[in-house]
Amino acid sequence: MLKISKKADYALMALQHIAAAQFGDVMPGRVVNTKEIAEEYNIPLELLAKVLQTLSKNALIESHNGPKGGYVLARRADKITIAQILESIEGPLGITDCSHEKDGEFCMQRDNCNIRTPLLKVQDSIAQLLNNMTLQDMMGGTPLITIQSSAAQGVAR
Amino acid sequence: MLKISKKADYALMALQHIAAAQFGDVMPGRVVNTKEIAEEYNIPLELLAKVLQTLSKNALIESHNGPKGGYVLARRADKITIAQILESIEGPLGITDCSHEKDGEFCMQRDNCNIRTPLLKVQDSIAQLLNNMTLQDMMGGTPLITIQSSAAQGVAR
DNA sequence: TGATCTCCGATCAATAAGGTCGGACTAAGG
DNA sequence: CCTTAGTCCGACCTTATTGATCGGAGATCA
Repeated sequence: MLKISKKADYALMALQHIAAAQFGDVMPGRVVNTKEIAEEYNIPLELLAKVLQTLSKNALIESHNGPKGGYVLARRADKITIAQILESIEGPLGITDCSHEKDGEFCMQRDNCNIRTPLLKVQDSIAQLLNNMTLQDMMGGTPLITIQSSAAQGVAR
Repeated sequence: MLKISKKADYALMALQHIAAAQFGDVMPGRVVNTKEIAEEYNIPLELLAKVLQTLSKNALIESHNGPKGGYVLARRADKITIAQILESIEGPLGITDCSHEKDGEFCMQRDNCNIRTPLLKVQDSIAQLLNNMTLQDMMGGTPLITIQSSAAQGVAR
């Protein structure tokens, strides 16, 4: 449970790879194409392409068309958060269905719902965690930020 | 994304309700049946029954059969964590597919996977959060368990 | 201009979630 | 002791979401 989709997985791998190629030591500024990434990580080519399209549409990467084309990060790796990546692929993150209710739509349990408030607290904690972690943090070596266990402020004792 | 299933939602609502009935002020020790919960929160009766069966099988609640039967918490509300509830319904929680790989099975990307380690860190953080939050913490508003009043604290133990 | 590569839309298949049915068991009440 | 009402329990079906695929159009460089 609480699994993130395969597409999101692929997005993270691809972005990590693009970032490594772009800012790495060997060939900085390199442009990588879909095929290279798909072969490197055994990802279905067409599916990965679709994922990269979405990332491009959401301005996380830039696409260069034609031969010698490929993808490049749209901005620095430490300016791209994990939350932004996941939301680009899977839409706004929400623990429950009632997390982002528009006016007029609400779940059947809304009236007497007894768990809405505490669950929103949990959701905020997770969102905070993902917003504070960037693509840069996923590049090996750099220590990761850790969430404090008292994350459920107001709910937990 | 990162949504928990409706069944897990129902489980949380039901447990909160059972706990409230059991330790509440009005009728402490009350046994509640499936029908009561289903009507209170507009949950499909048969589906809720299935959820409660699972919880019972995982020793979070106890079932009493026959007329005047129903469900009771298997232990105190502050001894039941949110993680335990969710895992009972949806199995072991894991952000990615490779979170709980047994020997012999592994994802195609395993060899060159560049995001496995950081994702496991994220998963640990979420798991820690859910393990530190109990059913008791979800009883919002009026405190339902008033075992340790401020007066008793000074005298006894 | 030709060849190559990427982008884009529509489409199909697999999996998991959501929901439903009938039977088995238990305990109360006559 | 036997009936009967009420409850739990397991297997089944339906629908929605995700994962994966195909074919073509547009753009760039040699």
